[in-house]
Amino acid sequence: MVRKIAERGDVIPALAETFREHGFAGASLSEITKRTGLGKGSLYHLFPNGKEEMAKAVLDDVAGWFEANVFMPLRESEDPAAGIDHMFKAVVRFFHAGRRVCLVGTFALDDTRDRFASEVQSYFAAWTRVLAAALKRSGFDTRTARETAEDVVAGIQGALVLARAQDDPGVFTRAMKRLQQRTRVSHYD
Amino acid sequence: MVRKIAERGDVIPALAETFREHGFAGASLSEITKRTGLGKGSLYHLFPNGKEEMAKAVLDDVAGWFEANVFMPLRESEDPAAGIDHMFKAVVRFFHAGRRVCLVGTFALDDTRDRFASEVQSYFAAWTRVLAAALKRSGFDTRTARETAEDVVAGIQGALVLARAQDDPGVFTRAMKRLQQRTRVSHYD
DNA sequence: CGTGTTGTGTACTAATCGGTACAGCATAAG
DNA sequence: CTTATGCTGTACCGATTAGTACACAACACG
Repeated sequence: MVRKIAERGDVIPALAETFREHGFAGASLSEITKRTGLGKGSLYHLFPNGKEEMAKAVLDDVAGWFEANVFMPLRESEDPAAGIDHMFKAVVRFFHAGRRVCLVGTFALDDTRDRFASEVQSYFAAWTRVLAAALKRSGFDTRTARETAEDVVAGIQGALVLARAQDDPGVFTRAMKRLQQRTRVSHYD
Repeated sequence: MVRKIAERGDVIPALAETFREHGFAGASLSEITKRTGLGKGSLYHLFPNGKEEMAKAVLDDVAGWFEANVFMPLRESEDPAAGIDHMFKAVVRFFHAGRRVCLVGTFALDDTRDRFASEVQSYFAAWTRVLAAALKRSGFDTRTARETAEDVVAGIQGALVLARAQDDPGVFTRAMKRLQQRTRVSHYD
């Protein structure tokens, strides 16, 4: 292992975008070669198990990004409210202010979910769990924290669906503002 | 035109379920023949333009169902709050309490949207518009009504994503209860 | 009881699918 | 320079894709 022209990490962004736009089934190898600029030889060298392994690598990458940029700040920020605000900023950035779709969400909706059940499951489970904990630390009671966390994560996913359906990213950014508002403890509780 | 063994309307439910589970690209003709029990000959007799026409027919059917069971009650119910409650009941029924996915939502997320852009667009546009009007009639100011309508429709879509991702329909039914609560005018406004 | 019309299954096409095999090239080590 | 290793493009594979063509079957009508 001496020379490394293409690393897995180099192609994962292109892979992710391809899966996002076409879904798992719709992302054909010819489309993937076009988007990555790599021939089948290179692709199967980097991912011996083909599309399945490519998708797993992308899901891993997404999970890693959220761990570092969303979950960790939520867990470790001294001021939980600051961690939550950080989450919203990161999410807006990640989804390109509503112009990008959630890969895990697209996998979840059709039969692709069954192929990557544990990855899809744990992505949302981790997100709601960590967010609920932060909300609780910021003053919500356990039940409200859990409910709000579920509402926020679902709201984000739904806003992405709506924004893309309407072809209007503004739908997403507006929804994010309102969801963020709901994560602040009310003065009248 | 004398004999009618199979009508379009007879096969649309099976078609809809196939598209829901596999998406547009993933719903192969062999899968469709299996689910509908009809051979290719019959399918192309009923839908001369193939898959595209099948999907259009299904989208039409969904739009019709929502018009009759959701939009019309929202518009014409004397008590707007009753119309809204009726909507939530109808939606829970339509999505099988979270065990069924939104066909339009799945189309919206990948490149299938471009094929059916106007149908996808108008489905959500009509829903939010009619719901916002009902909310306004029930006492919300214009701005809050529009925002709440967007939140509710997005919340429903997101809850469907989450419920399927977690393989837990309860996520959906719980979210629906909370969304319904938010459509009641607060006593403290 | 023929005779049309109307559905329907099946055989077929060309294209594309995911995946494999392999020849050849570029580079690092000796 | 020679050799070995590892990366990459390309030709190929069987399977499957959407769609077409057509022969046959089922019933309505005369």
